[in-house]
Amino acid sequence: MDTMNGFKRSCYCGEPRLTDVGKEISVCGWVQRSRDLGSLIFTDLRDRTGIIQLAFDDTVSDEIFKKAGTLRAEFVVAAKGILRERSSKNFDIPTGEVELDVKELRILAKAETPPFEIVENSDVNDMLRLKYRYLDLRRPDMQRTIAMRHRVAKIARDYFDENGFYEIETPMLTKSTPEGARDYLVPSRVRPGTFYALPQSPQQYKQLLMLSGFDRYMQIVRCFRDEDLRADRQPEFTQIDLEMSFVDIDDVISVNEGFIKRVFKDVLNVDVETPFLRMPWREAMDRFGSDKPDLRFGIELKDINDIVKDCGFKVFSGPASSGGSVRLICVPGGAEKFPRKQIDQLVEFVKTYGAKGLAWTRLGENTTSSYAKFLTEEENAAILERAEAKPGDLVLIVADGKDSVVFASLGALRCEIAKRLGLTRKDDYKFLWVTEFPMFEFSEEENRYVAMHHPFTAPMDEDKDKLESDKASCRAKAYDIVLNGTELGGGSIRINTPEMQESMFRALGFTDEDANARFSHLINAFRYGAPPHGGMAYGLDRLVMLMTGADSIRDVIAFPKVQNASEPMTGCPDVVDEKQLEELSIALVKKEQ
RNA sequence: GGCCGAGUAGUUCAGUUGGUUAGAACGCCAGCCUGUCACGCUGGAGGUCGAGGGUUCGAGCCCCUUCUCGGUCGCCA
Repeated sequence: MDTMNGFKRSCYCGEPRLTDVGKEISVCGWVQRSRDLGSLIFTDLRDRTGIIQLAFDDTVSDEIFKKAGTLRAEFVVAAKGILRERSSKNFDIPTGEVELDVKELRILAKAETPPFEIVENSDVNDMLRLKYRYLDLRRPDMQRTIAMRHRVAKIARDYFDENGFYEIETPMLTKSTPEGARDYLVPSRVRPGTFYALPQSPQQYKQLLMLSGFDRYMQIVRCFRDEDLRADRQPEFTQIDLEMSFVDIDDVISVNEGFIKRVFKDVLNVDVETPFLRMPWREAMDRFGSDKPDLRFGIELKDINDIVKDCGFKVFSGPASSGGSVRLICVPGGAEKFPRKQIDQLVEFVKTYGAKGLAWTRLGENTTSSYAKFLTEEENAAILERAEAKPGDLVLIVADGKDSVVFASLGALRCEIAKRLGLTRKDDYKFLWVTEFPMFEFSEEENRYVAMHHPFTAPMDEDKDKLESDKASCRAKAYDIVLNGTELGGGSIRINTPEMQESMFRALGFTDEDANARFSHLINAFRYGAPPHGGMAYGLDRLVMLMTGADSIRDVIAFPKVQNASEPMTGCPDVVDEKQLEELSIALVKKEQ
């Protein structure tokens, strides 16, 4: 095996061009493929920039030619030679007009045949890819994605630096807090029986940094939540986190619109129009059934409670007259595109969101309907008018005793239909700020109001007296940035007085003892002069996912976890030695079957 | 925890109503080949059909159990 001894790389494989012909060039990389034509061998050498063709013909020494014949896929090779013009060119790759006439060849490492080919757009099973992630990451598309992720992070640092933000690190070993997601816990050896929590976000630390006078903070920071995984959710993920002092909502929004504009321009060369549309939460729910609406298409929800509340069809009149709701969406041209069989699929689809069924009307020469026969002519006409339905359209109705079920099912249904109709182009970027979130939502499980955002979010100025008296209608100075139906990030203006913060904890049903035990550091700090402040956090992984068009968040994370939160490559989480547990004063409890 | 889907060669897949020795492509190995670039040609190796059990004269295929992965609902301040 050869070594680097004295060998200096002069350029990357993807760089040489026709204008470099005649120069002596040294490259290093992995063998992509070797084509042995007998007394002529071509070897494609790959690094992170691309591929260059090494040529071995009758002008090279017997020794080099023989060595070239032993090259196999993924061997690590260094080659020096003179760049020359190809006699037959390949215009499919940037270096396709040139090749390296090799004068020196070093085999730096051999490689076993990899379990899958290192090629672009591989359709290999995810589990296998992740088990051999270091090979998977060699693929050009993965290399591009990870490079783009670096670019996004770099631009975030540059942009916020230019706008006066300091990057400041906050602890990874921190305190478990109630509310919110399940924490990852880390046992303390020094204080047996106590635990750190890995941060779900640096929320409290960044607020304290504002109180300390740093004025503007940002951090690209790992966060942890011990909840089940999804295609866009990992247990450890990265936030672009920021906080600003002496600001209100508009200030935070405008600096962030500047960031999005910059990152899309610099990375994708896409011009994003600012300011973005803003929409109160209530409107987003009413029109789209979602607090993260996809605005690439219409198909908005319409409320028909008033039409059906006294009708003879109990499926509609029941929910409409007892606190639930009946709403519809109208799919233009949907009557033809959704035959009966597909509608049956849509019925099953909404059932996964808790809907009991899906009523429908297909308008056309032979109008068919699943519910029209139970209603009067006037009621049917009123529904179609509300839907603004035309011949050829498909009207879909969900009725339920719970508003949340109607919103969830129709909100998801409009997205599913848009997907099936091809209305969701990945390079069509529709940004939106959702504002005026409710402060609280009622938790059935805990039978109390919980913070919708987090307990440090300030109420809207006009609602601040409702904090304890009228929780249901109290709105927050919170805002989410939404792109194409995905929540890219969110933030709020924070509470900055001890009185307001204590009031908030009371509103959440904390006793003073609870609040003090958990948050005394924050409440105490607020006694010493906290500036008005607010901020934002983006999911970096989701941002990169949308910018690269990846279907899974795993594709934009170098070493992701799979659905059961394990990592196939290292096999973690794993059991540990009895001795390690002893040191931590931890005993395992055997679960009963 | 619930629901849906998937698991056959190294990889991606096909496999008819349950019926002979389970196939293809790519990859791999060997030989030939002077302009290839998805090189070509010839030959070859390679299988616990995820696992266990059952039905049957006979199971990749049917039934039960189970494991793994993916998607999703719940969950995710």
